[in-house]
Amino acid sequence: MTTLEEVARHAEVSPATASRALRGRGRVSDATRARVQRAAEDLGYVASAAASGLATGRTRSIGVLVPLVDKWFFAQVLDGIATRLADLGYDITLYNATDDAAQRRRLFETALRRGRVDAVIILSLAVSAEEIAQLQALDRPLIGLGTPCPELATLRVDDRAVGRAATQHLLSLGHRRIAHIGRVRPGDSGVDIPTLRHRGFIDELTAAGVTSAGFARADFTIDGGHRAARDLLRQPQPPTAIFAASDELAFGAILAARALGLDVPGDLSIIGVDGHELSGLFELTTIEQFPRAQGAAAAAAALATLGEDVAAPAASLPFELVPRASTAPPA
Amino acid sequence: MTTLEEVARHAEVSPATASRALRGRGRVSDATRARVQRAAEDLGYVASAAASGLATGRTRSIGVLVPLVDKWFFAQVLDGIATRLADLGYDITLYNATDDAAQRRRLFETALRRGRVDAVIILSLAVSAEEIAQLQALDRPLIGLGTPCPELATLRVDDRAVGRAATQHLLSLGHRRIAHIGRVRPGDSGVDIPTLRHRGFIDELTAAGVTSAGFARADFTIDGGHRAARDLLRQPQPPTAIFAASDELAFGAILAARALGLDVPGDLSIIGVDGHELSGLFELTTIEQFPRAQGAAAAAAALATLGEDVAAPAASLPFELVPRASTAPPA
DNA sequence: CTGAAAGCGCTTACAG
DNA sequence: CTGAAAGCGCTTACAG
Repeated sequence: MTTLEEVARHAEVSPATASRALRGRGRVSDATRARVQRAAEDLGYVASAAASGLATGRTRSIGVLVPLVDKWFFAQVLDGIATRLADLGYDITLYNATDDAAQRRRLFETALRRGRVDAVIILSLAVSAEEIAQLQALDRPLIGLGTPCPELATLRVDDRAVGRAATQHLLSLGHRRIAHIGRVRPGDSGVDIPTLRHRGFIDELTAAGVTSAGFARADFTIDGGHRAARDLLRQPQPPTAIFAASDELAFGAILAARALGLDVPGDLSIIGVDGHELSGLFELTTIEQFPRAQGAAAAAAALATLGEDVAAPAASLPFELVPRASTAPPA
Repeated sequence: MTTLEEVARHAEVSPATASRALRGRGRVSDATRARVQRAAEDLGYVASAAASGLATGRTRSIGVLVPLVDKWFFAQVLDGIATRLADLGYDITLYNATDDAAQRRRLFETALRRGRVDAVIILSLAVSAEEIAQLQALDRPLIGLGTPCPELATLRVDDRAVGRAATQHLLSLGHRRIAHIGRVRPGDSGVDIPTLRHRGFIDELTAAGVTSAGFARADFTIDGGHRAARDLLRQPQPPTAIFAASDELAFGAILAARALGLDVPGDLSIIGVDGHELSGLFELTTIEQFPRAQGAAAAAAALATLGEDVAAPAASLPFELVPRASTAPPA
């Protein structure tokens, strides 16, 4: 790898001047700047990350803490982050937060503390109080994306409004027996996403003077949705519509309905949340939340905090109802 | 952040000795080693990546070059890589290879050359000749995973054998009118995955003395599979079985069959390749290829090349036929 | 076994 | 506008 010193020699200046010319800081005459740039290009010079990191204290890398299980969603988000960062010449260091306690401890106690990143983006991850403290001890900007952590500056969708919008959609189609599949965290202060979606559901039913046709708790997987829907549909007075708190739950609900011989949407309307890549395939009405844009927003927030010339995004992220064939008026 | 100097002061030794004690290199008395380790722990010391990188020339980070579009597959692979690397205290730097020409050039000409990584894993990516040259110029170990590049040491599944196994499965059920959905790269030297799967298909039909019931070229998406299957099924003598070169193609084929009023597997058997996370949901018979294990293998290969005490994996990766309800004897 | 010193490749006040 | 020098925080021959 070429060093700055070689570039300087070729351009017949000191390394100091070469550095200034390349970074565009401090006064350098146009002529020398051009000479240095030419030399750098000819030699294919790129400054060593370690050396300039050590000298400046800046790494030009952003850490992204992800639970790699959330496949489709996080791939989208990551793509959005990567694209936004690449524009400004930042790299991504990926930290995989698993459930394995030992691996996780090493992550928070060691990996993150090597000083490899200028800021950390935390993706939709439940982080313990101790882990939050460890993150804060890094003394670097932290950006949450959909994390249920009041301590973190978090970009989020208004999930209570999402719950309202989904429920409103079913009500406006004429449904009066509406059930919900999701999760509730008791005593939550208004940061847990499933809880907020459930509250929106209740809000809207209450406003419409309609009683809930049931709530089934489920793991946020297709299988979880399947089980929950089956339970709801086997009740004496089954719902005519289900609001599932995620698309995967909704996929499971669709399959459960089919397995019971029910037609969707003839016998049962189903709405999900996410805009999962397969929602089109399932003809699922859903609430799209633009994960790629979310990633770009998180990246922009991180960059803005680092003083880069980037507009900080709004803290509230957009969503949009996408009507498809899985919802219709009740029979 | 605590520095080595502070640790040394606390342990009442020189920074040199502190470094040796912590890294376990060179002679250090047990007593001092213990004192230093104690001090490091008390102070929460972790060596600065930039400083030790600059001093040793090693970053303890592995670059992973991914096409972030391949969602489910690459998430699995990445998880496998991350887990294997975390064991040895290596980090991941993620490089997103998009189709955007400018972004891509910046990636190969600048980002990768900052010297941030000790080795690069290239995931199932078609890389141009010039890009290969740029990778090689990095003078770092390169590990391909399923890349169609003869120039790269690449871990791969024997995809011709995969094609044979899939076809054999259909033949052994009694099918004689078997079609293939996939892609063929003319003149390929035996590295392009779809081409190899197609060759395996031909191999096995030839061995059985059976004529192909058709080949449909398709983009490797659900929609591509849908179109291709529709074309095949509208022929005067439609196939009774389809071997799709990927699970997503197979999902599309299943949907196309259903849309034409055909029963799977009653009227049409379908087999895919991948072990996609949704293959169970579709009851799809497929050839599982264990992407998480592939990631772990790629990581191990990289670490072994870097001299870490890790067994280098076999160059040929395993696969396994998973029979499900989408294949059955012809009616 | 331990320490002083040099060096990794940059950057940036400080002089001039 | 330009250069010499110091420093970023480690590591590692080299002496002792």
